[in-house]
Amino acid sequence: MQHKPIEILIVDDHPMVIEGLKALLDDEEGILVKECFTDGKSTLTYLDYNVADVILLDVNLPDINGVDMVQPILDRRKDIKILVLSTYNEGSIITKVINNGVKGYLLKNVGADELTTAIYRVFKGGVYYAESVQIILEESAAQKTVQLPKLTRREKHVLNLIAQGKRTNDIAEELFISPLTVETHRRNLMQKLKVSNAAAMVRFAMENHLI
Amino acid sequence: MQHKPIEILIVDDHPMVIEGLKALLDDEEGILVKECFTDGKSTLTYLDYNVADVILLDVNLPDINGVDMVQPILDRRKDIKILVLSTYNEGSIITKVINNGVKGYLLKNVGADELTTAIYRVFKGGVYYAESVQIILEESAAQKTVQLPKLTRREKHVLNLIAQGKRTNDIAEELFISPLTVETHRRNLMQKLKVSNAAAMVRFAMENHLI
DNA sequence: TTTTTGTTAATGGTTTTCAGGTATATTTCC
DNA sequence: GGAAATATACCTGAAAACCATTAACAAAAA
Repeated sequence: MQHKPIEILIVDDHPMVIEGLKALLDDEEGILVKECFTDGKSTLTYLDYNVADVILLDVNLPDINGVDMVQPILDRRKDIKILVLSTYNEGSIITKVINNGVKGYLLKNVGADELTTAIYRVFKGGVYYAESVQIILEESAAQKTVQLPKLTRREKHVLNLIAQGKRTNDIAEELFISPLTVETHRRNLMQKLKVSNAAAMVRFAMENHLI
Repeated sequence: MQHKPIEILIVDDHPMVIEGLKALLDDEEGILVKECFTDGKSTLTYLDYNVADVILLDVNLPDINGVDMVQPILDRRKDIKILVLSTYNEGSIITKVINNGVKGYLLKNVGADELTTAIYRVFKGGVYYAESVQIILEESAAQKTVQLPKLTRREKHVLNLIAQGKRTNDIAEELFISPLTVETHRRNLMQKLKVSNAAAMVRFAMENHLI
């Protein structure tokens, strides 16, 4: 059976880039370039009255910064998938953008294959990051890790058990130590991680891949 | 300056595969194939007395299943990076293995470039998954999401605030509702997520990308 | 060898969470 | 319009978590 093509919007201040992207997508039967824009404002206005499946969004726009476009777009059409296109590999932008609902990040030297793959994937609910972007994400994650407070083996163990929802007494039994000792570990953990309860501790630990 | 080469072990029941991998890595100055094994037991024995940086581990071993090798390996040498090599794209194995400390997953049709890239990356503390593996991970993540208990907007909001370490009273103030109402939401959340305290709730929520 | 760190444990108190109910507006959907 | 889901609010008592402070002892590091 024949599916409706994926409708995409292209937003980029360079018409040349737009034409290039359109050319790359020309042969793809399943993808339709519905509309193109060269600035942020007209894109948002368009989305007030129209829908689309995927947006290819450049970060360097004349009026609005691409990063600041993400939320307004999602406010208008929350199901739209945003694929950010950038010339550079800027770690700061990448991390900022990804925590904000963007489904993928591509560099402009992308080929037809990668581009279509990315579009299909985000359309189906997945994500797609260019390989070089993945590396940056890992590095920034690694950077975070080094400046993290050092936990002892015992503390990590207790932290894990807490994150599993176990109570002080259960943990004490499991480790053959006094509940009071477990309390001490718990308290030291909270102090080291600068939080004031177990819930925040678990969150922090998971965000920083401590568990 | 000249770095010490990355020392790797190869574990695979087919000598042919081992030779193939060795050939692929032959030209890489920075990588040294230190030792090869065709079964699990001898690998573990070796690791009782020796170290290495990276292990290329096949999942189909004659004696021990590759999946069950992960923990014993990490118990002996916790800093060793495990790269799983598999012939197939088995989603069940992939998800099992990755939550267990494995740093990467490659298919056996891997080329020299991808192989060396993967080794360097995991050695430096990163991760590397073959592209096809990424897709599987996303799909299984998507599957999980659908069968998740449905939370109302308000419940999600409260859940987020709890995960930020806020107390019932703080949340009540922030949302301009009674603390008792917050308690109710908290209770409903715990019931829906089938957990018995806030720590476990935060963990569950984060694991399932609810927050 | 002295100092620091990790693990253990205690006292004694305050605050918060948890679990059992009950109940009533307000949306949302059929 | 009416039923179901959602958001709101309350009560009570037990359990658990949280706070501050102190300290013994062993192992590791300086």
